[in-house]
Amino acid sequence: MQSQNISDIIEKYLKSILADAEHVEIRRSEIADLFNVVPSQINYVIKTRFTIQNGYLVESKRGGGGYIRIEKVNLLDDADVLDTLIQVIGDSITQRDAYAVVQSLYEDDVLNRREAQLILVATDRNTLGVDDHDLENSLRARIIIGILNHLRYES
Amino acid sequence: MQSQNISDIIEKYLKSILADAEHVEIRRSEIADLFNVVPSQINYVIKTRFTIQNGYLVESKRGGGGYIRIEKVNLLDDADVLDTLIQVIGDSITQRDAYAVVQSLYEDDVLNRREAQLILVATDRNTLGVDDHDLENSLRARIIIGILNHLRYES
DNA sequence: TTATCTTTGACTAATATTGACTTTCATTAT
DNA sequence: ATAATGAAAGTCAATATTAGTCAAAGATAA
Repeated sequence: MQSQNISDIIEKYLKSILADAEHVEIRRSEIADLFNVVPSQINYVIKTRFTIQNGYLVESKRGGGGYIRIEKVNLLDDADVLDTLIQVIGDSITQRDAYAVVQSLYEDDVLNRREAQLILVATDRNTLGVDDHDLENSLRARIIIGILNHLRYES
Repeated sequence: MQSQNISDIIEKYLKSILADAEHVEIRRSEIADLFNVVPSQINYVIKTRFTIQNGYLVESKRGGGGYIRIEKVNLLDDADVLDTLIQVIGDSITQRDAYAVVQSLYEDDVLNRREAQLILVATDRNTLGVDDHDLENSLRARIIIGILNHLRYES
């Protein structure tokens, strides 16, 4: 029933490969052909679903023998990951990116499911309910950063 | 069995599906077509009949392959206690009163220490960082109410 | 009558898809 | 070496495809 759009399907395909392997290396046009989409759609999928907030590193090369390589990274190997995340968030973050950040923290066992849900609810667009978009995104950033700082202090 | 307006019929239709399934996932325009109403009527039905107070969670996505998903959730025993708190909070709450609310939830074992801390951080004056006091208090109210509503059911 | 609930549709917002154009890189030709 | 060529990937804006909001108009109930 779900995943009726091709971007989701391509996302799942790539993630299914990453479930068994350290990284995935593709030729953009091949994947585009495989799913019958235009090549730039692969960029769209990567840009919206394989961000650093999601815990993925992407590198690529153009020209003959070019490729796109996606790697799943463990954000929390480093002691100062929280700092890194705080930097990435900056003073503004969209709901989508916030979801990715919280999801990553959950996957890396920094937060349990309940805590992750609480944070998502607290920073949800509808919860905050402000019409000014910039304000909404900056509030969300402050809340998440506040919590990250608290987690660091705690541990 | 009185007044069978279309909203009631759509409500029954969706609930009949939910009687056999964990959730329903619809395409708004399809349901609208099926019952010969404008699409926004589906929003009206959902907003008036599938609220969290009634034990329904709604999530949706726009764009290609978009959907509306309605899930029936299990309301917990604490639900009415939380309802009362929600009523009391209304649309504005000071940091001091918020502290009292969270404290009592902690004492009643609705929240553990860590969760309570998270909520206090998220609603702290300095975290929110808005000059306008009324805005600050109403944001705090929305965040806490959002969380209380979330605590009313189990995922 | 008056208040509340329902229906409608114009407008808005979010997300996805597409394609024209650009940039980068390796290889081949001069 | 250097230039020309072709084979990749990248960018961006236009368009398409959904769902959301809101307020006015209409219907129903108190």
